[in-house]
Order: sequence, then C-alpha cells, then structure tokens
Amino acid sequence: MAQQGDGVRRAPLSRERVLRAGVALADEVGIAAVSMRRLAQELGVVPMALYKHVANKDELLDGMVDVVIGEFEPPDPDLDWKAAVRRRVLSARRAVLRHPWARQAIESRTRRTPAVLGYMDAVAGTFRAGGFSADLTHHVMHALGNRIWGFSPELFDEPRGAESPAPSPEEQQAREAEFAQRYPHVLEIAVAATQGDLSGVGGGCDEQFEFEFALDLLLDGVDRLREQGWTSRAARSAVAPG
Amino acid sequence: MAQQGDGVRRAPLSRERVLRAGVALADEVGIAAVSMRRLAQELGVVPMALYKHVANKDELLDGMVDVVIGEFEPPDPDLDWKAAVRRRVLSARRAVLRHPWARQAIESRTRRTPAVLGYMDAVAGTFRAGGFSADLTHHVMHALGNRIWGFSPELFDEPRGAESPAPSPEEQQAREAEFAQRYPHVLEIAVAATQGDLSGVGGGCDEQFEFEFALDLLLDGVDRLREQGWTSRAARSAVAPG
DNA sequence: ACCTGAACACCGTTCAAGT
DNA sequence: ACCTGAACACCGTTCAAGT
Repeated sequence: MAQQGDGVRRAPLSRERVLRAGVALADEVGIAAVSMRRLAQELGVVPMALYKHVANKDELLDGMVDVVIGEFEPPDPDLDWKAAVRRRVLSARRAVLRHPWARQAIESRTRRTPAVLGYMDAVAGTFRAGGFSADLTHHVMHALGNRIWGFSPELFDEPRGAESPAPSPEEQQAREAEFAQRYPHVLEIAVAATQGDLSGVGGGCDEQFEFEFALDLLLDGVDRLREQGWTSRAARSAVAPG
Repeated sequence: MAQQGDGVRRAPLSRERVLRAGVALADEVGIAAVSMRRLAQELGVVPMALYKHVANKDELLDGMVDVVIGEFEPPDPDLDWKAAVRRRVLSARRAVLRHPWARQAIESRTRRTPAVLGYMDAVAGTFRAGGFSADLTHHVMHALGNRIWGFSPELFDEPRGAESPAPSPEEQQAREAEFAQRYPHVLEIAVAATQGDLSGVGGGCDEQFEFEFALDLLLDGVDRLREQGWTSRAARSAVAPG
C-alpha cells in the first residue's frame, strides 16, 4: 500500500531532485542526520530508489557539495586579479555560510568533481590573468587552501548550546580562575578579541574580520612575490644550493 | 566462557590503554573502521566496558587526538619567536603525518580539551614573547588556522589506489585531452608542480614544500605587521572611518 | 554494588524473489 | 526487464536482569 495511495509526492525522482532534497535536509537537520534511509523517507520513496541516481552515499555528499558550488557567483570580469579573487572567495563564503554543513562536507570530501575542478580552474585562471606564473599560482592556491572555499578552520569552540545545566556563579568563577592560570595567553587573546566580553571563551570573535584579515594577508604576500619574480626553483636553491 | 579462559589479555583497562589502543587501531585500519565495538574486540573486552573510561565515541576521538598532541615536541626555549613557531608547527606536522587519520579527526573535532588548549597557549605565548600584541596574536592564530596543527587542506585528489581497472591508452589520452580543454589552468599548475610528470593530476606535488611556503608567507606577513604596529582597531577604521 | 548480554533504534548496501 | 521487501552485516548506546 501507499504505492499510489497518498498522491502527494508524485514528481519523478531525478539526480537533481535527490541532491536538492539532500541539501534541504542537511540545512534542516544537519549533515550527521542525513542518511540514505532518512532522505528516501523525506522523498516518499524506498531507500533503494536513491541508488538509481547516486552510486552510494559518498556520491550523494559529493553531489550536495556541487549544489553549493553552483550557488557561487562569478565576479565581474573587469575586476583586477586581487579584487576578482576577493569577490569570488567572499561569494563562496556567503554560500557556505548559508549551508552550515558545507564546511565540514568540503573538508572531508576528497573526490574532485567537475564542479570542484571548474571552480579551482576559475580561481587559478584569475591569478594567471593577473600576471602570476603557473608555478607561483600553484603555490598560492596551496597557501590559500580551504580559504578558497570561503571558510577558515574553527580555532576555538563553537558556541555551546547550554549542554551543562549552568554552573553556580562561584563555581563559574573558580573555573575561570583556573583557566586564567593554566592558559593565560589563550585568555589574553580571547579578551583582546572580544574587548572583555567573555561569554564563553572564543565565543564572540568577528569571524568575518578574521577571514578577510587572513585573505588579505595572503593576497598581499603573494602580490609581493609576484612583483619580485619569485620562483620555487630559486626558493629551493636558496635553502639548499646546488 | 572466555571469561578467564584465554589468559592472553589480562592487563586491566584504563582510559590511557583505551586511547592508545584507539590510536593503534586507527593507524592500522583507518579512522572510519574504528568503532566502539571493534575497539572493544581488539582489547578482548565487551563493548560496554569501554564506557567506563570514555563517556562516548566523541570523547574517544577527542582523547585519541590528545594522544597525538602528546607527541608534539616543545622547541628549544632559546629560539626567537619565528624559529620557535616554525619548530613547534613542524613537530606537530611530523606527529600528524605519523597518524594519517589525525588530520581529519582534528578538523572534525570541536571540543577543546586541556591538551588542545595547552598547545594553543604555548603557540600564543611564543608570539607574545616575540613582541606581538594580544590583539595581533589573536588574528595571527586565526590566519594560521589549522596550519598550527601541521597540515594544510588537500587541494587536489588524494592519490587513488587503482579503483577503476586502468583505462586503455587511447581512452586515457581522450580523457586527458578533455581535461586540458575544460580545466586548462588546473592542468597548467599541475604541470608546473610536477615538472611534467602527470601520473594522476595533482598527485606528485611536494606537500612539505607547500606547507613551509605558506607558513613562511604567513609568518613573514605578520612580522611586517608587528613592525608596523598594526592594530585591528586601526584596520577597521581604515575601512570604515568613525 | 557491580557487570554484561540482550535489546533498541538505527546504518549502507546487497540480492533474490516477485511482478 | 524492472522494482523492491527482506536480509546482511554492521553501528552507538541503554537497560534490565543476573551475580
């Protein structure tokens, strides 16, 4: 039964629809709760039916990342290389922030799909057009690392959703005193980051500022190398001549 | 039966032993194959027994990362800040390379254990001792990101273990031609990276060189900021005055 | 009081039996 | 030829029943 009974979900399955449903489900319940079975249920379909559109769960996740990449906006082609890279990466960032699971999915995927390669090619092409050698472009891409996807790793804890039942004020104070003694420098930079508001260590720092700080540091750094005609051959032989 | 029958595994369980066994198992079979049940079996113990030493699987993984952090070697205290950070990070890199699963485990963990905080405190302390303000130190740590753990993200495919049955030479050539047309810049930088040896795109690049390139780029960049007396307040008001 | 086997509520994926 | 229910070989974790 329920074969043609409920009549609500009649749109035929397709890879596109499976992937979009995967993205929507991950947006709603988090990536950890996305399973083949749960996704099938969401689509009103038997789990096995998904296997006609994706080979396995890995391919599903790859495809979901591709959907996010599809949301990246290409920058105005008239921009100079630095502005173009900035815009492209900040557009990627907006997409990744819209899909909180995407960061972890991108980090754990190793498969390079056409969408992934296409994006990397566009970024590399921007550097090449800006006068970077293929050699330097390669190293620059490595230096940017996952920042080309618009995110940098979480250094500190994610803000916690009150999992422990709120310690008493005096216990809280004792804990902070111990923290200050054991990790004085971490405390210090957390204070510097939040101008004194310590609601959860590391909780209140301006991630967007950090991202752009690091991005510009890297772009300015490689710009300088480009101007100097840096090559990896010269860099290697400077360390180990011969 | 087997309660006292086999006599081989009699060392009493402890958190230490559980974590070390977890590390050894992950080294052997990969992190994906590490399950509570499998680990218990490896220790000659019923799965439930592990729960006396770790609260759950998340805590097991956190503990395993802590074991790896325990292998980091603190640098000679007489080194200047840049050399000290370099040594520390490169020591972390050696440990992470010894445990290939550690990279992914560190990326996916969000819990900040005492071991994690202790290491971050040491790195932050090195910058502070080198004349960096707490403010700049904070931004520098963010810019380094996961590179303080000794790894940078994989940009290209991991070398694949012949999963497809080796295409025919002409098919291989057709595939390469299509790749060259669709992703010319990716191809170009792959060629530049490997000096023409393209056994698997992106396969043969010198990751250690890339890592040190990016590390030095960042350290030199922040050194310049330190000399200039950079502050985030000034940087912010340069963008949006007032 | 301690320990643990069985059970619960899931997984991804295969495959044989049905139409 | 197509489709799919049941099954396989797993998970992490709970809990009640046993000693």
